[in-house]
Amino acid sequence: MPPADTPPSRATTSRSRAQNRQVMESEILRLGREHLRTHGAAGLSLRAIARELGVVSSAVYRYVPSRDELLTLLLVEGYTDLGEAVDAAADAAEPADSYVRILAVANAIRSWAINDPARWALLYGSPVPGYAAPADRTVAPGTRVIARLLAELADAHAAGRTTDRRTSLPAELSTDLDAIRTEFASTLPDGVLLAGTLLWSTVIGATSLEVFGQYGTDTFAAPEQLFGAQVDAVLSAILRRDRPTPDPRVLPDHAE
Amino acid sequence: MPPADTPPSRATTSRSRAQNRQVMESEILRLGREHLRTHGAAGLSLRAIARELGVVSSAVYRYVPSRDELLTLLLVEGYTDLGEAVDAAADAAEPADSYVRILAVANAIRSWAINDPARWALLYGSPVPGYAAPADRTVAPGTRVIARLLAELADAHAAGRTTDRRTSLPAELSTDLDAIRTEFASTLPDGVLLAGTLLWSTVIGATSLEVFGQYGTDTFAAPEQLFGAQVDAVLSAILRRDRPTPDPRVLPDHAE
DNA sequence: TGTACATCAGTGAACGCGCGTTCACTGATGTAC
DNA sequence: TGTACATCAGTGAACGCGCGTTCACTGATGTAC
Repeated sequence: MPPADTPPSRATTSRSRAQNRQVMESEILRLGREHLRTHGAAGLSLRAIARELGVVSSAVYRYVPSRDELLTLLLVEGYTDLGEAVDAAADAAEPADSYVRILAVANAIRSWAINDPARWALLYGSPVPGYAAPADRTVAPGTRVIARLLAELADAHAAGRTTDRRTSLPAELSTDLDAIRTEFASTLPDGVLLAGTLLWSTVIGATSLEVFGQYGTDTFAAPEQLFGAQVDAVLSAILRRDRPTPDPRVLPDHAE
Repeated sequence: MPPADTPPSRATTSRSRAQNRQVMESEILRLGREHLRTHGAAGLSLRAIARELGVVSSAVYRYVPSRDELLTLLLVEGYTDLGEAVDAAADAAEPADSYVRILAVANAIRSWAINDPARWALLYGSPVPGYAAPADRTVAPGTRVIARLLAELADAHAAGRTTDRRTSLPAELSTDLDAIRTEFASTLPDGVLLAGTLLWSTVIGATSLEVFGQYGTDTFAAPEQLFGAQVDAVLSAILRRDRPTPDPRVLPDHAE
């Protein structure tokens, strides 16, 4: 009912409440992230957050309707952050070189995960028992990274960089790939699309193995090189490298 | 102090206690597995197990010294079960065909994970906050599967089946691969060993993506085909298929 | 500019539930002689 | 074969802690006139 042109004189005081709200909400998210790090998603607790916020436990309900809702907010925020990191890395890479761009995407994913293992666990680790993410709010941000990856592959394909050996896949698999094409508005042929999913599996797997501690604490001195070499191995099977890049077999960390 | 030759007449009664112990211990593990499925590792609770066991909560302490210890038991049991499933699948496959054998290993891993997502999460998902697996008891069973994979690759290499294009890797990575060679008593050259780690990442990644629900509920009609095709794509880059197998590009599920 | 009212933030108590772990204990099972 | 003792399984109470969520409330901030 109140029109948008509220007098600016009042805006100062009026912002006080709205501003406080913003501060509180972002503080809750920040503490939520911190809590995730120390106690995991299953241990995320509104009471604990209230405590650290210096406020009585019921007060947080003014800002967040329930624990599960907070989990959803953190999930969406996580996907968005990761998506932004990936986009930034890709955008910063040499536009004409799909190979380098995709490597940059992969490295950005790994870097993000290593900087924030708890959130990586939330996004790509074991599901939280008893919590079901609301599809209508998490699917879009959750598919952003793979969407970007497929977009980069599409660019490469359009530029004639893909080695499109026509493999004939079983009909069932072809149909499933159609579902992906529809979901991501892609026109990539089976072979390239399959390679895209392979790349995706590899990146997720290699990252999770490292971040979740499967490599032991001192097995690898330079895990980013192992990661790079694995991604490179997959990439070199699908992308032709036209321009002569001097020994790009294993590239240093490109993320951020 | 009592000699091993205890009279068999007493053995019957003597077994009563020992037998009961065995029953209780395996019941606790069984309920633990069930609990894992419904509440996740973070929610594993001795009290809940006692309840389902029809016994007072302190009674389980006669069998299991602590919650963390139970977690360790479940972890070791899980690794062992998976290892046995993988070994069985590999042993059952055509001995002369490394390609098929390794595919069987990969499929066995996926099948095991799909049959028991909660345990897969325990083994390869997010680490349990506040719990540190005791290395001296978990490392050996935990490396059993990758060890078998490397052994199969070694067989393939010995049979001259590997396409060993000599790639020169950066020195640091080479050193890290040496650490793997030492740990698994392997003599595989850099290229093949790197391919082995790539295969490992891919299998773990593809399995986790599927089992942890990242594919959505109805995206894929035949996820085992996608999995098979991905593994096949990695494999075909390292293994030569000597004998003419009719279109083995994508093989049906070989596990169990 | 000033007053009356509505909105909102935060309080404190409560409900009803969960957990791991310890401890002194009873009564049954197993063992040594 | 029978008795005395040791071992063990399970009890029940307790300690001290955690959690999500609701509710009636006070007092401050913001709004309409």
